[in-house]
Amino acid sequence: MKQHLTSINDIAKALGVSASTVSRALKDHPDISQATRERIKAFAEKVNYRPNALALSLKKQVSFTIGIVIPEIIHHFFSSVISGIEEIAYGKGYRVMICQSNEDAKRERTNIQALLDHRVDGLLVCMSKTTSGFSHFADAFNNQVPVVFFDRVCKEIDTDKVITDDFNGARLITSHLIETGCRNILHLGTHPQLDIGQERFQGYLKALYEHDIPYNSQLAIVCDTMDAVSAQTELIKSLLPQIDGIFAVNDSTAIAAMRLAKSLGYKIPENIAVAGFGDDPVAALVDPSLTTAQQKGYEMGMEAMNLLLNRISNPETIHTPRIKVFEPALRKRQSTRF
Amino acid sequence: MKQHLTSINDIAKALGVSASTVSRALKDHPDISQATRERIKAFAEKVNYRPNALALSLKKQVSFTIGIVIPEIIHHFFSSVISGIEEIAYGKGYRVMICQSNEDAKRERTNIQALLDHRVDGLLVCMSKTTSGFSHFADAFNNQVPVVFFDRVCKEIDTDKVITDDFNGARLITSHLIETGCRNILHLGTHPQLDIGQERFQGYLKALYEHDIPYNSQLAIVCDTMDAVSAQTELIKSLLPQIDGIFAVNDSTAIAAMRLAKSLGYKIPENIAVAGFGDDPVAALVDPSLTTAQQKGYEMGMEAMNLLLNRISNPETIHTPRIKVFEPALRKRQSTRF
DNA sequence: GCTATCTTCGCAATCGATTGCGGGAAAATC
DNA sequence: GATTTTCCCGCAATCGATTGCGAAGATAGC
Repeated sequence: MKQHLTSINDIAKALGVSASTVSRALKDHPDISQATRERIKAFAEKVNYRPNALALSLKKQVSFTIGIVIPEIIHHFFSSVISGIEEIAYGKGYRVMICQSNEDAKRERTNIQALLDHRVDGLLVCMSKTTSGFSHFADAFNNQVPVVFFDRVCKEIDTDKVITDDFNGARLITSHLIETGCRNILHLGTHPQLDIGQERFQGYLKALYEHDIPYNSQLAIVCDTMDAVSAQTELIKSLLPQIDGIFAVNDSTAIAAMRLAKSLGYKIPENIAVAGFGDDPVAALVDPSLTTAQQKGYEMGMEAMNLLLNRISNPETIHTPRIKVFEPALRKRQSTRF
Repeated sequence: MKQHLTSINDIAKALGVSASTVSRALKDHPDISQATRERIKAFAEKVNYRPNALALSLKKQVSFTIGIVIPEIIHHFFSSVISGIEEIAYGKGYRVMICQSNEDAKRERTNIQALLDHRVDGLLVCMSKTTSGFSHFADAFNNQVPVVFFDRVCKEIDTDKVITDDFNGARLITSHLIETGCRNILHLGTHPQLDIGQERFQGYLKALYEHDIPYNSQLAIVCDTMDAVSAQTELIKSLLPQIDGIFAVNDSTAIAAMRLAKSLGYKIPENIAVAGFGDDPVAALVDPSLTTAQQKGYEMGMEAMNLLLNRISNPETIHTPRIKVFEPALRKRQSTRF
């Protein structure tokens, strides 16, 4: 920004009028005569004048920028949420600033602070796995900067949220496994403190209960990434002989587990049926293709942005928090039986 | 941004001093007595004062924001580039504004314009497939806003570029196919106007030439997405009997082609060896896993950001354009023979 | 006691754009 | 010809922060 893009003052000086006249002429204010108006407009066109968005934001106290905080952009789900957000934002003339927390609570805080420093008009947040406090969200909220959470939400803040019905999704998946013949289903889940993981685990339990299958706590282990599967290969190996199904908390974990089982000679889904969660594009491409629950990232992004826009446009209104729940659809594929 | 976060003037009024005193006190200017300095600092701390980044940018003519324009964030390669960019940017106190062109030249133009309006300090761009002119890049460049291209670069603009050695990557892949026994290699490529696709096609040709294999133009077709494979199923089917290898311009096309061949009873890699380009995470997960050329998105992002920072920090210097070429590494997997 | 020096702080301009208010000149009215 | 109205446009403040310059008040020096 070393440059000096032509400002309204430059035009004023060049044409021997005042800056206010230029400003008014450019927006067809009736106070300006047609002659000068056309003269100014022509000149502005010629020098390719563009208003300084920074100055406008400062003056108008509205930045038309919204901040997004996500764990990692690299994950398909998050990048599709961003696409959904951007699609709506773009149409309404908003820009987005995206920050990654990398699942680090401290970085999440500094990101939020930086976005507030930039005077974003609102925030869209998916919490990191390690976030415990929530004062940074409260800060924003108290400063009249609307916040909408998506996917991993903050219970303590009373605002709009866009989530997947993790409980029912997991119940759906697990029921499907059971109804296609599984009785001993291994659950690869997250650490208990992660709400989403808890919900999915509860859905798993619920499905077992509904089908009169006793819960075997040895069949629920913490293992929610490909690396975790590698790290716990021996444990999983030792469990494989006694199971006939696997429900993993996400697709990549499911795929890793499936590969492991396959490599040991188990037939998928004949010996062991496998299901994931999320419907990552990989799920359709692996062999056998993976049964999973479809999470609608793009739509969730659009919905979150719409909720945020609603709050931004009606700052005076007292908003009763809306919780938008997206029901995941079962995507039956070849990794489970029929 | 309806709120009024406490400004330097609020502090000044509350403490009965001038705004300039507050400003100086907060940055330990020697002109301010220790007493008032501490009083101001304590108060600022109490009300959680944070300088308005917008006002600072306007005053200092430096926004510490850089603009990124990419085709689609959803693609793994692009999101890893963004992660690389962000990693460097974050460390240097820069924020990023990300815009997607969705492969639309017009949207790319408006995105660039919007970023310039926001007075970004620099631009990192990967062109859309449909971009033909380049005046929008020239605009930025002429206004002293540094631009660095990555992956899909603009030849006409004389600036730094970060690219993959597509030619050699394709040659490497094709040679590998040939050296493991393939003689009739189908090439699934892009439209000829896309430089990257051209480079890869030329690499393919070069490898054939180096191994004394005549080029059969019937074996080079335009087909660079999964959908394109579906659309051209019949054509590809008709070619399969006469080929023993496939080199696709990207991994997802390779995977789609591989699935098609598999479904028709061809054994991979025994009957037909398959290779892609890019090393998308899926490549390692499909069955058989896909041989491909690794494109280092994260590193390319870091490099692009570093080049841009160099230009931003030395605006007066006359920079001789640097072209940073990343050599893709061959990732041998199960879809090709040994 | 008077001048010189230093400490400490405020005024005002600036970045770019907006906007209420007021004022000068031309046109209209009596 | 004097007054009122209308038309055009500029002044100045504002948004938040910075900074050169100048100016009080305190202290020091003689």
